[in-house]
Amino acid sequence: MVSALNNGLDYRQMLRDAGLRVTPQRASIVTILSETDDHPSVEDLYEKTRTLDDTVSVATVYRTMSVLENAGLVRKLVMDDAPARYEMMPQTDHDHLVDVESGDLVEIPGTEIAELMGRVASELGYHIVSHHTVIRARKV
Amino acid sequence: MVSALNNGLDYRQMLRDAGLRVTPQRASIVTILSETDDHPSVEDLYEKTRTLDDTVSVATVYRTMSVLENAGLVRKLVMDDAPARYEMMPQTDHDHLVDVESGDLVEIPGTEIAELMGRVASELGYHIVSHHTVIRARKV
DNA sequence: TGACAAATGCGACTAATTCGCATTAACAAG
DNA sequence: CTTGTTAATGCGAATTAGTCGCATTTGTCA
Repeated sequence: MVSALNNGLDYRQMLRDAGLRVTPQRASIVTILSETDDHPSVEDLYEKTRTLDDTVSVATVYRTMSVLENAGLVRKLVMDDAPARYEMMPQTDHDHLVDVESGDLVEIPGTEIAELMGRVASELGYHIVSHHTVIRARKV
Repeated sequence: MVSALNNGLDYRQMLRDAGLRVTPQRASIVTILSETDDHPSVEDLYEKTRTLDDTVSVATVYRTMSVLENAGLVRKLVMDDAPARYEMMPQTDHDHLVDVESGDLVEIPGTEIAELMGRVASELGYHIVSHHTVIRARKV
């Protein structure tokens, strides 16, 4: 899922390009987040990152996610009734659906939804900064 | 904005129809929520309701919102970084947009977004239980 | 009217996230 | 390299939205 080129060095470069200081903690956190296929919470990230670098603290994971979100490198998924989850900003845009039975988070491929929102928002004289969509659904 | 018929008695009936006990607290809370044009948080509701009935507690406002949401009478709007807000379940469906400058919550009329989501979800073998969309946007 | 389940107020509690502060370390300039 | 500046870190305390336990009250329905 992750290209062989996306190793630690690339993430370091990615941080630098965004004008962020490259600390070992940030590099570890980003590495873990990039290697993960699901959408981890801060707690998930914290635990996995500790296996790689036991100097990171939860506070730093929170701060790093916040910083990366502002830099547009990471997307935060706000859940209805559970801690937020994160993903690397996807190249292929998509939305998310929560399976109410299992709690699974399913990706909805395609950009239709975002496009429609953009269109509709511009009709009201706005342009979208970000959108937070939670679709709760059940298998048919 | 609120029809003259929607007085306290109607709300009492609405609760009864939903199979819920009609307590004075619930009647007061629903009255306040119905008379409000904006989208109040629990804190807002609590304060306004106290002016009408000083026996209500915050806990009851939380519990009432939860009960009414499950009954499909109220819609909860989950915010990114602020307490949840509520509205009476609208007869004319719409989504919401938060002006990131002012914090204002703007209603987006129309059902296009919900329809698209339903279509897209069914392609994945799901049917939507509920969806909350909050678009964060900036005036052009 | 009485019985019983459900709802309430209160305050204690939980869980997610943020913050203050002293310390450390990244980076740019020399 | 060294160094000065400034941002980032760890820690634990603080904050905040929301929930819970429990004793008491109160709708509802027979």
